[in-house]
Amino acid sequence: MALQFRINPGSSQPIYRQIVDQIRHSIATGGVQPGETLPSVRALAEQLVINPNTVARAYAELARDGLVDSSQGLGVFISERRQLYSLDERKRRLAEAARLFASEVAFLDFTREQLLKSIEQAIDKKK
Amino acid sequence: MALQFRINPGSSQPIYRQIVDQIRHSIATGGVQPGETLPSVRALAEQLVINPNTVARAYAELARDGLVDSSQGLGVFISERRQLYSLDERKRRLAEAARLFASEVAFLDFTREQLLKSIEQAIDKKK
Amino acid sequence: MALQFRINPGSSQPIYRQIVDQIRHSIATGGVQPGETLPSVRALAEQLVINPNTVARAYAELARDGLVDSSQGLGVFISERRQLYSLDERKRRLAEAARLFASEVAFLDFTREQLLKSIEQAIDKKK
Amino acid sequence: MALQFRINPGSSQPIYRQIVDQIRHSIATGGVQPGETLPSVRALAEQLVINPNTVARAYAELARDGLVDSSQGLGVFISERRQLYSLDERKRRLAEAARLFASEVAFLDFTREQLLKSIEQAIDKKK
DNA sequence: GTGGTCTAGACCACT
DNA sequence: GTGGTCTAGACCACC
Repeated sequence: MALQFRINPGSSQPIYRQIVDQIRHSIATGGVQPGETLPSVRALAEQLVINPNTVARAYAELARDGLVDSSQGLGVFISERRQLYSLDERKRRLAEAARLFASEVAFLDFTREQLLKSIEQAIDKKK
Repeated sequence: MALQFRINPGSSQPIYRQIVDQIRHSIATGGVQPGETLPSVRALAEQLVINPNTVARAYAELARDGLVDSSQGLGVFISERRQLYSLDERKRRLAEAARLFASEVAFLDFTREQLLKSIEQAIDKKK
Repeated sequence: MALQFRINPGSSQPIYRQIVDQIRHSIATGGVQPGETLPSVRALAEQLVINPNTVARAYAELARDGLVDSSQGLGVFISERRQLYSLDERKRRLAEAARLFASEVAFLDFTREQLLKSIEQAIDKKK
Repeated sequence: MALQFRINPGSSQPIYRQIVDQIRHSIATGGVQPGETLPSVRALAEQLVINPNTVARAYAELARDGLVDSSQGLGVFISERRQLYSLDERKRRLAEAARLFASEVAFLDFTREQLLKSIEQAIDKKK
């Protein structure tokens, strides 16, 4: 099951961000392969019952990052894989995200094990 | 290393949040102790070359979370530790922070083990 | 009587607090229900002839207490009831509110019974 | 024991306000009688280990409200009792204070009995 | 259109 | 001097 979208309108994360994340994740995990086409803007908008502009916005962000290519009349497809960030940059981003997490939860009085378990659950939910 | 601020105005994270984050970090690591005073609103604003209102906003945020107490004419102080939130609310916040982390790193192509290790390191730095 | 605002600019209570207070009151009395939207920041600011920032501040306060949820582009909504604070914190807040009341009325020369009766009436109005 | 001051520097209420309240209360309950003198500004400041300006400020407020009179070289003394507010005004203030209390605690999930008990305790503490 | 952030600058309350 | 509030007006992100 290549691309299944799950949108949570109540989330603090904007809808277009959720779409971007899910597509990025599918690309990263090989769920979709270079050359495959994405659903059309209008089709996906109808499927998710959201505004087409929101889908277009998500696709534009992916195109900006070089993850998809779009050509008039043909649709949007996954571009050849290229790693956008250097390993150092990726490590830096990971460390920053981890630091932010630790800082957010530092005052919630949970044990190290509880924190790690919550991370595992969050990772698994995205799979 | 008591309180060293580094602000990135171009970041997607608002400036006042960056300040909140760094002070929380200092409290968590014991860099500042209950009873100590923070730099005055105006002094920190001048130091960081930002508007005093932005600093005031950060301090207000910390006060609302019970991390600092402020009194007019005297300044802002690190307050005694106390748990403000219900267990449900703390669980909610933990899950939200974990979700955010997972979404931030989803496309960085790290393994589950690498992600967990980065979290462990970030937690340990606080201890 | 869904949401009627009355602002007293000369009051010792800041305007944003007056707004917070009146919305809390409406929520407590059931005047507004979860899911309902509040007036937009700009609309309410115009209606009350105050600065939009002041309204935004009031809404931010309510959001931090979990009473409303806001999402960009959509507006601000009354959220589902949930208990944010720990029992200790709630006790602390109750004691503080009672202390404030006692200090406000201490010099009004009412008997203990009269004071208690006024509280009873105020509580019952919320029910 | 006519006038015993108890100051809480950590309170959100300013020190000068605490002094004003305690003197007002003593006047209201007959703890001090018209004609009695208050401690001098400097004496009270020394006793409470606070800034003389703070005491002066409190006395100024009481004088403004007509509760004390001060004359150069003689000191500050309790003025002849006169009710500053009409009964209606006092009732209005009481109702307003009660309404504020009810609004503050509406979301803390306490029973009517718990609320009333907290008020009783707060009143008793002031006695 | 919506809310969120930031600046500049003012005024007030408090010590 | 300290923090707290408010205004005016700008720019951004999102739908």
